[in-house]
Amino acid sequence: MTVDQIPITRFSIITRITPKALRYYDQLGLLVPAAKDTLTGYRYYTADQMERGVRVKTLCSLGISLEEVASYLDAESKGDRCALQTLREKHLCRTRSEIARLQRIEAMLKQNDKELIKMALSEPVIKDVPALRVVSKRDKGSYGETIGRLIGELCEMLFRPVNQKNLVKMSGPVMAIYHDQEYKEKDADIEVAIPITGRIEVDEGMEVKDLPPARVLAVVHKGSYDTLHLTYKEIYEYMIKNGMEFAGPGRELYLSDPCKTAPEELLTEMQLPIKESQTKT
Amino acid sequence: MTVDQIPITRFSIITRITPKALRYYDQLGLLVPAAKDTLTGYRYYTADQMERGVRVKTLCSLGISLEEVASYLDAESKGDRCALQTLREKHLCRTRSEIARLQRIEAMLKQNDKELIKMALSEPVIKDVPALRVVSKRDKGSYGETIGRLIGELCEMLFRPVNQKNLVKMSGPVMAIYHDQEYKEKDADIEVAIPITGRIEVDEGMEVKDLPPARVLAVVHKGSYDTLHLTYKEIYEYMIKNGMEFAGPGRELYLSDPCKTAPEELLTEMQLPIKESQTKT
DNA sequence: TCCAAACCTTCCCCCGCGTTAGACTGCATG
DNA sequence: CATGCAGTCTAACGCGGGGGAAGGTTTGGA
Repeated sequence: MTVDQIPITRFSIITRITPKALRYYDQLGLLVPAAKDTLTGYRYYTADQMERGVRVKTLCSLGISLEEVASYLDAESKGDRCALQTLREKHLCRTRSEIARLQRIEAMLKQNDKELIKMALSEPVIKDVPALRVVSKRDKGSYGETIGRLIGELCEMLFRPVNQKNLVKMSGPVMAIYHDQEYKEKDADIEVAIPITGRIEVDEGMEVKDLPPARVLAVVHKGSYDTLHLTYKEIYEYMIKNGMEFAGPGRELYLSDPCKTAPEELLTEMQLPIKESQTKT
Repeated sequence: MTVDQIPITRFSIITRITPKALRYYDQLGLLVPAAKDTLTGYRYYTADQMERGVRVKTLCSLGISLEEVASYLDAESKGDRCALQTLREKHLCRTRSEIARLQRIEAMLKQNDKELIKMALSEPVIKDVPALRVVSKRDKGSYGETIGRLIGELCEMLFRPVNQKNLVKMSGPVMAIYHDQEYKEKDADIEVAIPITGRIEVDEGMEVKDLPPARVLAVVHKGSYDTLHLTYKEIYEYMIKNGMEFAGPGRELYLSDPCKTAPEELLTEMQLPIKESQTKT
């Protein structure tokens, strides 16, 4: 065995990467064998490549995508400490949020063990919401991420010195308005609106406007945002049973602060516009 | 809108399941619309199906596979509490082990933040291991799971009254022998062997035999099993540099008890048989 | 009557390979 | 020298859980 002519199965044993994975990495350009017999197509690795091999394996087993592994190793070879730091932090962040998600699931499963999930909710009521002066921003993206981002952007703007000086204040809970005609998960068309008072200076992409008054069917959901769909079903069931009809995009009002409240105590009001013809109870 | 003629987009809004997913569930037979217009192919759902819809959504968002969701709902409709319990526990177990895995990753990422992973290991040494009388069981499967299972089976057998009475004792650490000629992850051919003394009665599939003596290149790895491949690279690198050659399946000796030892303190000895011709240092 | 919205099916795409299938090479043995 | 078999190759399809686009039909409202 020549030192620099390591065939694929041997290299697979050394690095503990399967031959199939090695071929795949070759194809991706992530770990290309030092030599490739042009006649037979046989791959030959060198002792030097073992280092890169184990690095790939290590990073992969941390759950980093191959694409990011490539850029990580790239940064490493360039000695770009800053990029390395960024990539590590990004992945640490992802890992943590995934842990948090799974822990929420674990909690639900344990609770579920005793009894099926129960969420307290008020009975649906019909009410007329008045016109509201709001500042809003509308964007497309995935549900949770987009709402969080838009809220962040709006709040940042509200608390700027220029707006604070003008006595701009939030006059109601943050709300999200869903503009899609169907339910989407990835590319949802979402508007986040915050009721305000005062003269405000806004950024591009934001808008100050009056939300029109509307007759809505409203219900308050208590519990994690992960269980909102349970209440959606209840409210629509109620709507159908009582022969009402949709009349526009639905809103969610976030009555609690998710940073300060335990998930199972979070309050969210859901408002679905219905046709005016419906009698008010 | 008839109560029992809910078209797909409306049903998607009610249940918060995308139309695409609803069609997919229809195809799978998981959530089949109550009516399907034979002419147009339009799907129509009923109010009754909203319940099943939200159950599917809830279970999915807990990370349960669609196949299991189907059997869960099946058991639910049959009132089979036992099966429900089993499925919930299975998923809780999976979720917990996934959390544990991610937490290990988190710990490594944090540690990695200060300095690259360091694992203490002894210098590779050549030694002659004597013949060993062992009880062993060989099976195929994925790496970690198979070893754990085989160890469990062997230990259970060792601690049976009949064997305890015969003064059967473990005379060395548990070891795993890798029989594959290449590195595999899923269908690896693994033998777990425990050195013993005493007259033993074994189950079918287990074997009492003498492992032949061998000259091996050995190294002790300190750290989590997740980082074993780093040391494998080191030992093979040493082997190649010193012109040695493989001569048989490698062994791992588990010197610490993973239940009692912190992952970063675990000791594992790796032994790779080399050709006898190699001089002993 | 016409147009837009709603709905359908079918096909390709994602990741990180595993899994055949079919063909070739290289080495040891009879 | 033929044979066998271990090692290697490429190419194509599959998984899960749908997303996205293309291209066609139907429906409902003005």
